[in-house]
Amino acid sequence: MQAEAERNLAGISLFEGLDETARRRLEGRCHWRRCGPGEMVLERGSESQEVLFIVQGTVNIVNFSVSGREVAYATLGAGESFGELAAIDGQPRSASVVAKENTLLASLPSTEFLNLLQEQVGVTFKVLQNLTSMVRSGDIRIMELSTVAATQRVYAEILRMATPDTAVHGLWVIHPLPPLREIASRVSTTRETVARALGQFYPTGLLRRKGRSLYIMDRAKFEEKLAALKADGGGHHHV
Amino acid sequence: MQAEAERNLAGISLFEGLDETARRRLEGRCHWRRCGPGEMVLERGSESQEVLFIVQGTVNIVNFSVSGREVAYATLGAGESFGELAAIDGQPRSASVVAKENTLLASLPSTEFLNLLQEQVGVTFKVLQNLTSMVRSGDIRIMELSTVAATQRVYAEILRMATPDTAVHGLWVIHPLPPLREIASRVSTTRETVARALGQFYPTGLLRRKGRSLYIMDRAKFEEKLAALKADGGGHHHV
DNA sequence: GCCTTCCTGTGATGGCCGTCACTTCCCGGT
DNA sequence: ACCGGGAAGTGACGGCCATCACAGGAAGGC
Repeated sequence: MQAEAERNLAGISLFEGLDETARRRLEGRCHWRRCGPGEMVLERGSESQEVLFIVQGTVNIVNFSVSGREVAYATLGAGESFGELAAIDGQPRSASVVAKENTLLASLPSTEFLNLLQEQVGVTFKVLQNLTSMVRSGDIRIMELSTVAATQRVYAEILRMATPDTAVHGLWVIHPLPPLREIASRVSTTRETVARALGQFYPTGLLRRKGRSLYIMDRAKFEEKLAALKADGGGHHHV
Repeated sequence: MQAEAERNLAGISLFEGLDETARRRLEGRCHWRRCGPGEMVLERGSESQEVLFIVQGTVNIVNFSVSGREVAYATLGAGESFGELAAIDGQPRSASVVAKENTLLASLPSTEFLNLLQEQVGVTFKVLQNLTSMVRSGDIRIMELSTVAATQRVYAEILRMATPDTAVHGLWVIHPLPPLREIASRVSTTRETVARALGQFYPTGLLRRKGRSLYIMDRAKFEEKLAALKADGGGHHHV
């Protein structure tokens, strides 16, 4: 049995506006579930409709093609929720969810979730905002897939993943750097293409790898170089 | 000046559950606007936040890449709404909207829209469902772009556009068939690729074109053939 | 320590399809 | 009927990148 202290929804951002008693009540309605790394939490196409909350840990929202290729939609961490789609429209799950680490989940039956929406406008509004941001990021991704070449998508993702170093100006870091296969699945390409894209930059010194860290030595120069590359590659001359 | 009779929101699906008086009140808060074919209703990146309702006509939700390539997200007709994203999160418009035909629009300021959401749970729930279905179709599109080759995407789109003939079993029709460029922009490829994809099927007699109509003579056989094609193309042997 | 397993880098190959370039077709206007 | 503009079909060409293959590296278990 888990320690009772862990089983609370205080950290879930959807419930930020709720008072103590309402939250306690919800905690009572949840089922609790622990998942190990690599374990599948939810499977695309299944008929369940609960909404899930990540109390602790991280999960990946993904999908697999018939040929086994993996497409990643998002990575969610503690405090975030998923599974609202099925609860709202009653359709089968649109994607699969896989735990990345040891993860503690709370799951709320869809009926309870829908009741909550009726009673708590604040929660409803948060849900609206979450859905909105999903639509927006999906649209951006579609745009990228439609108009940006694979190699460039890799660079774009690298920039999205990086966080600025607190000390050195212009230095950005990705840590820990996930396996290249994971980056590949986020921008819909292959591990090899990601490796080649990064490899192309190591000689310039603008990109440097040390263990599980990737350093962008000077973000401004890096982006500059990217623009130059794009200009070369984009121009299609016919002799 | 427009005939007053046209200026009503009775046909807007978002407002189906509203009583007469509430609807009338909204009609008073709306601005009305008429757009001709090809006219831009909303531009990506602009800061406006009204929500728009299509009283009459059709619009395309699209985006343009720097190189001028057009990516279509959806086509909306009378009774449907758009522009909720900006109203909900206050961010700039995520896409542009272009009128396809002569179109009559009602636009409601975001503050009025947000008030409405507070007061009318029914409307809120409809919005939730709309957003949900946007997320779902976006996810499907991402999956298709990531794992399905351009030619196959064309066939998939053809099947989605077709409606069954009432008389002949197995006969499906697309009418009116839009310009191939438009189909291309929906599946993120080029006019030429669409033409070639269709052209490949004309000799077999399974696909037939007459003026602005495209006939799928036998949908079952057509899908069968598709599966066969896919199997051939997908297998990559290295001898 | 050693062995297993996963991750990484890189070469070779070939197919898909985006781009250009033209011709032909269709349709609406006058 | 004529003309003009957009749409459709089709050939040629070549770049990008997915796929296969294999070698070296890092990490963890016992």
